Amino acid sequence: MGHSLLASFQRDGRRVTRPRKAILAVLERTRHPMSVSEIHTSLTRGKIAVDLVTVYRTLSVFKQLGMVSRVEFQEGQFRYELCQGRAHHHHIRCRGCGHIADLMLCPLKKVLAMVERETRFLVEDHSLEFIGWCPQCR
Amino acid sequence: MGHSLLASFQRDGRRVTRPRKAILAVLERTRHPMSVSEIHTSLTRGKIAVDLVTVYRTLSVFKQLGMVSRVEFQEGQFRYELCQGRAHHHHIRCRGCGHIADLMLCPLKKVLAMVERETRFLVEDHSLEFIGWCPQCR
DNA sequence: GCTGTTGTTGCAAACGACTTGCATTTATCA
DNA sequence: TGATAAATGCAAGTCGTTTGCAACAACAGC
Repeated sequence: MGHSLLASFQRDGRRVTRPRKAILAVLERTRHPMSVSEIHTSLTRGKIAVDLVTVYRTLSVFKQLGMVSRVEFQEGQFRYELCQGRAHHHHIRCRGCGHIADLMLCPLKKVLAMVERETRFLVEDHSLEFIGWCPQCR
Repeated sequence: MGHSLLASFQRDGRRVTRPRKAILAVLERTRHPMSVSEIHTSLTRGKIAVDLVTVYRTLSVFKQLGMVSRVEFQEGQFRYELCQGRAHHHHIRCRGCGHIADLMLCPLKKVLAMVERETRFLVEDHSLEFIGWCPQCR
């Protein structure tokens, strides 16, 4: 596990702990953005006792270190996925079964400059999520 | 106030009440998406006593009737703005002061077909919000 | 390896956004 | 004007997330 991720930790004076290793492992073996409670449930099912609060705090640290990105699908909760070398991308989520698929495209590259020109904002981030019906549910 | 909006109400067997008129008025005189508590505070400051719960329920009705659209900026809460004839659009929000500006463009029209082709989802909705720094805060 | 420092954890409790249940009020219509 | 059914207010509950604090455990230095 860990590898370079583990390194980003200690570089920052942070400690490599059992909960952090376990949470990282869960994220590594999942290929869609997970909610905090999904991660916690996964740990529990794997007989790894980690407090829900620790999951929150760990994800917050991961996010600060740029290890995970936070996504939101108008669900009233956040989801997290590992960045680790993956290109910037977006998602689509099914209203029926909740399945989330990656979109390996970001159609916004050209738009950013236009947005900055139009609004005089400095664009730092953007969120783009699609919602629809997957092949099984449509 | 109201006009055609008022009509959408009664058409549906719904009633035009004091809280609903007041909430509609608040939305009409504001030009950015408001959170529920912002709306409630605005009512309270205007000496209009409306329960917070009623604001939630009213916005839910407005949304069902297609009168408002719901936006979210990775804040952990939703915001609402009147649709009333306004074209589909997106927003940009300042990390510093929280100011929200409209973007009168949607660069995704051409992308939707591509997304549907790639994922075989039926795309029903999308959310696209930018986050950055406004001219004053940058 | 032992030990001290200090970052991290677990637990309890708080918080904020949002929802639900229910008795009371009130818009609407005959 | 009165009946009725929708809407409101209030209290309480849910759910996601955060905070306070004492106990714990990495890990650096001995």
